Amino acid sequence: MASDPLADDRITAYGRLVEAHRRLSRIFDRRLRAETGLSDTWFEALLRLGRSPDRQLAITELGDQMVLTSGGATRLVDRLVDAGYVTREACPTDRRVQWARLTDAGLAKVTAAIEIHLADLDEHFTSQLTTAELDQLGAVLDRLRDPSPAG
Amino acid sequence: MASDPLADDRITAYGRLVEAHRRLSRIFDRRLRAETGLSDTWFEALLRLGRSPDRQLAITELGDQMVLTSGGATRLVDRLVDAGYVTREACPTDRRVQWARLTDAGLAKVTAAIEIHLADLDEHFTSQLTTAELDQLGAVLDRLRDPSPAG
DNA sequence: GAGAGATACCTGCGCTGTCAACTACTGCGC
DNA sequence: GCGCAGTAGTTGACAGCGCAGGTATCTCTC
Repeated sequence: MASDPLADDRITAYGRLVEAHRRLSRIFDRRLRAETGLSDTWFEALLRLGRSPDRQLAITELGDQMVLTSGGATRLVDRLVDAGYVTREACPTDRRVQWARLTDAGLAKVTAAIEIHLADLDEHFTSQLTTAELDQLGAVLDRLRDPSPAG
Repeated sequence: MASDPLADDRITAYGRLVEAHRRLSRIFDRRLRAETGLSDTWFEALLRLGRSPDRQLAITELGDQMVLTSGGATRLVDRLVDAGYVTREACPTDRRVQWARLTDAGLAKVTAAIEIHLADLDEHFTSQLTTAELDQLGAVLDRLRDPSPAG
C-alpha cells in the first residue's frame, strides 16, 4: 500500500498548503466583497500601496509583490484607476516607469476594509493557532516563499 | 509606528501563506505544463480521481476537494473529458449524480506527471524544511483547512 | 555616440473560474 | 401518493489572469 505513487506523503503535505490557502481566501474574498465591494485582490493591492513610501509603487514592483505577471499587473492597475482608488503618475527619472499611487479615496476604502479583514483573520486564522505556532508558521512560510538555492 | 493599521502583524502572517502558495504553484504549474502538457489544476484533478475508489468521484465531491464551485467543477470535468482523460458515468442509484471517472489514458498521464511533480516538490518544498517542520506545518495547515468553530 | 541587450509597460487572445438562475432528481412529512 | 425543501449538475454572462509578442526607454560597452 505504501508504494502507491498516487498517495505520496510529500504531495499531500503540499496539498494541505494549497487547500488551506484556497479555503481561507475564499472566505475572506466573499466577506470583503459583501461588506466593502473590494475583492481580496483589490484589497491586497491597495494595502501594499498604502504601506509604501508616498503611497505608491512602480507597476512592476506591485506585480512582483503580488506574484502577478507584468500584463496582469497592468490590468489590475487599470481597474483600480477606473474605480478611482489609484492614479498613474509618470516617474521623473525613468520614463519607462509608471507609478501606481493610492488616492485618498483608495486609502479611505482600504482603511475601512482592514477592520473587516482583521476580524475575519482572527476568526479563521489567528484563533486556530497558538502564538508559538503562528511564529513558527511564519518562519517556515517565509523560507518557502523565498527558498534557498541548495538542497 | 506600531500603530499603523496598514502594517498589522496578523495581516503579514496570512500574507506569507498566500505568497508561499502563489510562488510555489506558479513554479509547479509551469514545469508541469512544459513537460507534460498538464496544468497544475488538471494534474490535481487527475490525481484525486486516481486515488479514489474505482478511480472515480462525483463531480460535486471533486469540486469540494479542490475548493471549486459546482459550476467550476462541471467545466473542469468538461475539459478533462474533451482531452480524453476522464469519462462521465451515470450513477445507478442516484440519477442526479455523474461520476467523473479516470480513463486509462488519464491514469497513464498522471502517473508520468508525478515523477516531475515530486522532483519539483523536493527541490522547492521538502528540501527547505526539516522533517519536524514538515510534520508541524502539516498539522497546523490541517487545522486551518478545517477550522474548529469556537475562538 | 552607436549598437546590443535588458527592463517597464501594454495588448490580443485564450483559458479558467465565479455567480446566478435553471432543470432534474431525491427524500422527507403529512 | 403529494408537495416541498434540499441536492447534483449545467449553463450564460462575465471578470481576472497568463502567455507571447510589441513598443519605448535605459544602460552598458566599445
